[in-house]
Amino acid sequence: MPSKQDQYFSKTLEKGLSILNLFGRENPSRSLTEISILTGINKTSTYRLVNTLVQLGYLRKSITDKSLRLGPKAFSMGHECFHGFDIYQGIKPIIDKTFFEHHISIDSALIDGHKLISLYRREMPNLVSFHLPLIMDELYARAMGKIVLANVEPDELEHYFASLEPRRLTPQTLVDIEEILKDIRNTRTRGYSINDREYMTGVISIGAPMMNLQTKSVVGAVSLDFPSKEYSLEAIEKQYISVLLTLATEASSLVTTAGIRQ
Amino acid sequence: MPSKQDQYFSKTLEKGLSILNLFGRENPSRSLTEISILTGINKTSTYRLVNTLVQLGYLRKSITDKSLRLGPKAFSMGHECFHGFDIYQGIKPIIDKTFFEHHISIDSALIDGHKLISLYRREMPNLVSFHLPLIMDELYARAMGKIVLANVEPDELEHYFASLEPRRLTPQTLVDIEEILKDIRNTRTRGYSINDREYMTGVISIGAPMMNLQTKSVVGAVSLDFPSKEYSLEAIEKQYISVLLTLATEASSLVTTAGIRQ
DNA sequence: CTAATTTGTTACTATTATCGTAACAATGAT
DNA sequence: ATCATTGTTACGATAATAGTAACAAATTAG
Repeated sequence: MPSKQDQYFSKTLEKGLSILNLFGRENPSRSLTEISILTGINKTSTYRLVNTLVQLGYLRKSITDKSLRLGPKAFSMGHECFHGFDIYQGIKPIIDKTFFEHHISIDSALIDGHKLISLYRREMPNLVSFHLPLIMDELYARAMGKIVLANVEPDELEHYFASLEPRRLTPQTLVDIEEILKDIRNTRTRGYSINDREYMTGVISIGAPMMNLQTKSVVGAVSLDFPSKEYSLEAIEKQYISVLLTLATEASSLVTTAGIRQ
Repeated sequence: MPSKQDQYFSKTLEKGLSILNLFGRENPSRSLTEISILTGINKTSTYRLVNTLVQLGYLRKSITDKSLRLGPKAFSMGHECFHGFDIYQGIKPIIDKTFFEHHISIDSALIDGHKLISLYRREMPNLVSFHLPLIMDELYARAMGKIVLANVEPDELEHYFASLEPRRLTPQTLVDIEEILKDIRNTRTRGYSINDREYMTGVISIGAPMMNLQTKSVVGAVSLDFPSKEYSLEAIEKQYISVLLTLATEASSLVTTAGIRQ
């Protein structure tokens, strides 16, 4: 008895995509049973879906050990999906402009569930070049994450903290939930977020929200990142808050017209 | 193409992916009926699949005109699929090394059906920076395409020419099938391909195959590209053939160990 | 402003694609 | 050689999808 909601949702497609999502830079190769276990899909169905992906060229199978890897089709589709994402194309010039005007490191991200998806980033050579993962969990430890949390609905926030186990990423990382919540409240009244070496040693960041101005909801964030050796937090707040907020305004109007919403 | 009654092939997944593939840099936005027509999937099924993709975040729907665009999930998956492709990661250092050693423009591509998927490319500033599409049809007009055609099985070659309508891309482009075939035969005996301004005005290229050394089959190609103003074909052949062939050998051993096969 | 036309969404059922158990084959480990 | 693991195939039961058709919501034309 397919319920009304299920009627127009394809479980097969969901499963197939969840398989494709198991592959990436960190996990270039996987076995069939591994896929079956990770996705929770029964072995035969996994076999069917994997076989489909192989036939279509999204995956390829080693003849020797039958291990699976991404195929050429996944590569070209990946390229199209990445470069065809209009928000990415739209935010690039905005960030580039600010980057060349002020010579500071800039980052941007979109919310996806309880995660941040890194959108576009420019880095100054003075910053410890950190190879950020594209998808980030630690909202509580980043400027972009904090300003997002400060702007979501109260029940959404509660839901986030319900399943949170903060990890100490640096000596400065806040790991006590109460402390984090206090910081979030301060962030809300302040209007922008501050991350003082809590995510990476030697990096201070300030963050502002990307808002859908129509629905009045957060959809992402932008941040400015500084090496703590060269900049004090006071100096940053004095000099760069207006830059940050201008950037956030521009980004917000972009996502609003693009119709990105939570 | 999947065999007729293949029990271990998921048509639903195939359809869902074919929908996702309609989106890209050239086509950022599409309507439901457009998708239904282009994929040949009936409207209700299209609706179900699109709805699934929207719910999963791969697509997003404009509230105003219901038009569809790529969503954040497609963006992040795209990034992972692109950077998680081991051949891409593997060929990068090989090409970079040759690039920095010889200061020439280099391109690489994989075969996918009757198309070439651009893998990785480095360009010298002296070359008219041409923004190549990732997927290329015109095998007959490119150095990489010619060397591929020169190495495929005869029936495969015939199959390619059966449905070919050559387009004149430059004044030098070969559009007569007989002439193209003659060029292919010459290419085969020569061992490398030559493209004398047939794809872009002002660009001369030489190409060599990426072979799976175990299965003895072509899986792609590499090419060196030169501005015709600065280089004569004779000079290129005298000076760069060995560079090209060395590069092709390295690339071939990469795809062989990776197990890429036709 | 209303009618006509297109586009998107929902209801409903027949069909068949998928699920999942289980047996089998192939590979690897002991 | 035996056992354990992983991948592949068979097949019936069942739930998921296809597809017609009606309906709603936009768009466009008159």
